[in-house]
Amino acid sequence: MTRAEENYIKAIYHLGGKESFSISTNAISKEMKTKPSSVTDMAKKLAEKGLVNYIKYKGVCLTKKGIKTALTIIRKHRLWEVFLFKKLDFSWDEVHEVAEQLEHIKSEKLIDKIDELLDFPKYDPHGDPIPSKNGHFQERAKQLLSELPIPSKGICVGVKNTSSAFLRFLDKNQIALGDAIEVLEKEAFDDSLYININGQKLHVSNQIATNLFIKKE
Amino acid sequence: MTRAEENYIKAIYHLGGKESFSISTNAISKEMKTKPSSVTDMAKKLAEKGLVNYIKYKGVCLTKKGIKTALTIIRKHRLWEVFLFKKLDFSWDEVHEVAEQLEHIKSEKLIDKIDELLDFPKYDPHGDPIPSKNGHFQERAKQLLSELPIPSKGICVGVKNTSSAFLRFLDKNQIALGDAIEVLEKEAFDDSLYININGQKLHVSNQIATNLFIKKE
DNA sequence: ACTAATATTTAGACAAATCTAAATATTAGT
DNA sequence: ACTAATATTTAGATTTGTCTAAATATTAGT
Repeated sequence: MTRAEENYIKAIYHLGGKESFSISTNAISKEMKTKPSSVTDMAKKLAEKGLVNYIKYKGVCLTKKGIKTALTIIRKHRLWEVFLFKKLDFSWDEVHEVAEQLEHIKSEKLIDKIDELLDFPKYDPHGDPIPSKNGHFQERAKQLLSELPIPSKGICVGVKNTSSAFLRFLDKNQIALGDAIEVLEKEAFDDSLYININGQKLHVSNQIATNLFIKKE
Repeated sequence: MTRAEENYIKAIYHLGGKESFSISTNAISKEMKTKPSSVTDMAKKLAEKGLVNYIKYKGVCLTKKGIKTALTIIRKHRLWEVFLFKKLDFSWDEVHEVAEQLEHIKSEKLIDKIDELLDFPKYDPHGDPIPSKNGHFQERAKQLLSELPIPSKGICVGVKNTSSAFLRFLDKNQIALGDAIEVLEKEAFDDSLYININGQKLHVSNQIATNLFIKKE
């Protein structure tokens, strides 16, 4: 598989194109930052290889083989992220860009050894689950901070938004995955929240609260 | 720089194309396993980018900028080899292939952190020197086993031939870099050598002896 | 159900990196 | 110094992944 093919497969997966749900040419072109006509070409190519089902004007979805391929790439991406974060002291807003390159390295042994070196992590630095060698993973039970009942307690387990700006905001406020969090009160006017995190009181906007995943206690 | 460009630069460097010595189109095509006409095209392209000097029918040599580029790639290649060997238990005949891919990853921070993780190694698993961040390295004083006086003593410090067949032969006979070696006698008929390595007596062919680098004591 | 807006595909082009075959230059042997 | 052998370059083609512009299909609003 070429790098371009792998990137398309990943994009289709992230857009929800597992099973029979169809993803539009337009949606893929937006995700991939290419033109719709380029997507059409690639759709034909991937269909010929048995990685997607493609019906003219109806979009594409991944085949079983395509899903397996996507999970292999995602597994590599997330394991490399953990490696960069845990072993090389990259911050969680720096790992994605480099992992985008590393995920295309072709060596099964390499990624399995990295997995072992990291002691078989289940989640990446953003809280996303890492598929196992044979493509299994389970999404953690989690809710957005904004959707928690008031009052309630939980643990930070993930971020929805992985932009540098957001991740650095969390760093600055010493909010990290694994931290215990307590929702105290909601401000009716703007849906901002008064929370308690690591014993520290904070007032966070709704925009923050809709991008932080919490596992309820 | 594209991957193809990087590979050509590396090939020219390995063929000795530093400074004003010119490397022929043919030699490069052999090294790169491409046709001479492809090399001509690339030579023009690299010349335009200021990485090589190219004179029609006279071959190419690297410019200062080209040498710096080559050393950066070689640094990455060799550091990744050490990483695979030391941290992931790859054997020394497996590291090259994967490092060929990893050397093209674009992230200065990544390679500097790998360097640090490995505690700034000076040599790769085959005994070749690793250029520093600013392109400095020193070749170790070494001789081929076949060229040592008889008798003499030394330390294994490198291999000339890095083929799997040769490296596995060394593994099988428990010969590793760092081992003390003693040359006892040369067989006049076929230039094979009687040696003592790790207290173990061995009889090695001239073909072996011309591919093992020794640092004389 | 018809038309307008939107989405998708087709057709033809381009850049990168390669190739083959033909043309041209260099080199080596006498 | 001439010719034969070898090396190199040029010209034109191919593949991959992209693009633009035009053609066509689908969808949504009335």
